[in-house]
Amino acid sequence: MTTSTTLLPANPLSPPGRTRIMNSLVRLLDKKEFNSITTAEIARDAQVTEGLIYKYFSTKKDLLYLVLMELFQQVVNRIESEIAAVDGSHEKLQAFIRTSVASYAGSRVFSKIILLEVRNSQSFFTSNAYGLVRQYSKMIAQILDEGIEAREFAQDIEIGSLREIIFGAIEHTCLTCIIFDRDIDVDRVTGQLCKVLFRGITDNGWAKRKGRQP
Amino acid sequence: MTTSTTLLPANPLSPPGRTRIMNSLVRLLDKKEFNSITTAEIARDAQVTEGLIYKYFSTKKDLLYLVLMELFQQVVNRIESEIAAVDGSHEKLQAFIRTSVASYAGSRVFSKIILLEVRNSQSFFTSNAYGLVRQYSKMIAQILDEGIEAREFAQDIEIGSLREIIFGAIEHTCLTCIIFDRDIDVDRVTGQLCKVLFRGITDNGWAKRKGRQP
DNA sequence: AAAAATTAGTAAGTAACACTCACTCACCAC
DNA sequence: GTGGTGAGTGAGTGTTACTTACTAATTTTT
Repeated sequence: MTTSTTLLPANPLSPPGRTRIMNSLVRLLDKKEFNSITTAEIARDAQVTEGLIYKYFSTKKDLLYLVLMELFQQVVNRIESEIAAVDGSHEKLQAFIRTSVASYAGSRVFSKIILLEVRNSQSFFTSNAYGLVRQYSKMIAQILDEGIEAREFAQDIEIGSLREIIFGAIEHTCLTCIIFDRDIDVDRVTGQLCKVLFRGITDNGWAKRKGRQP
Repeated sequence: MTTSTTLLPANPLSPPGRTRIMNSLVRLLDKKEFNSITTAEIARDAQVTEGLIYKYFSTKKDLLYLVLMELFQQVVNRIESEIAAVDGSHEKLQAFIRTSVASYAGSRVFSKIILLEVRNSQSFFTSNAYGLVRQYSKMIAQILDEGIEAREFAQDIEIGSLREIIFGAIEHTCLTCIIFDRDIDVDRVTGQLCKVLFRGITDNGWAKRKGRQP
């Protein structure tokens, strides 16, 4: 279906057992839900004992958060460079959306973790991994800020609300594909989303008749 | 913060022990995450033995799904009557959004279950509870269909994509409030969302200069 | 009205789970 | 060779979701 499971980037500072544990969780997450993966299963796959998992990770969840961080860091880096490469707020917003959608499309495991597995725990929001979410969130806030400043975007829209709308639209679209194991068509999704966001859904003829949109 | 925990609607056909079990889960969900609630805890709160839980519910998750169904049914009924009460596709869509947001705002437990606790399990999507999600989903599909048919909404937007965008925007906005225990301002959220959806975010002056919007 | 079946609920389990702890072994410095 | 350190082991432990065999009361059947 989607791309074959990408392993985590190699890290020579991490002991071999630790690396194998993290990669095993990635492999297993591709097949099943986090809660139904047991520590025994991870240990078996990584060819270590269960005890070693707890040498490197304080809890099973902590292991999950650290895996997420590795994957998320790549995503954040990629988005940062993509939005730096274009000019104009509309273009930057489109680049942000396209790269986000492409990241979800490119890593099923990343998508599953961030969209499905971490939100229901309060502990996530105090973990280091959540720092990356805030970084990600700030990028779009800045795009919107500048767009309103430059009069590209309407003045009467709250940045906070808009950010939630955009994230929600991106995430929910990708989530549906992840859950039902459908491929994500990056161009189509990005196109539809930008169309709605930039122009709204009201038909132009109707708007003129009703005088709703000058 | 939000409204005090609403219990499930009384059901005289349900044995007292069964009713107490479901209400206990609702009470406990208001305070903590589903995964950290134990069956022993539920039984203690409901003043029954653990065994009785498994007389009425096949698994702990199954209990959760049945609680969700009771709450969701009320939501679906409410939305159905609200959108029937107005005319015009813009108005119906606005009513749909407002009532959805109000439902999330009105029941923290309902919001937590549907936005955080059930999505990560494949079993949810084969449960009866998911039938209500499909019913909910069909309501908006119909509004969009009719709106495009009536030329109130633009012709070049895919209903499937648009539905994901709208759901995502509603859910993500409410999710953030639920997670950070903030109140949901139904009017403000609805207003912002409809503004963006109906008109888009592009500033009118800029659109004219660029000729992007006739 | 006795017998049979159904319903509401109990009590004592069990396998599997996340997690702990005391330990070994190999390597390196001095 | 002694002491220290980091990688890894393996046999625990308390809890957890879930099971099973049972009772006691009410309702249904005959």
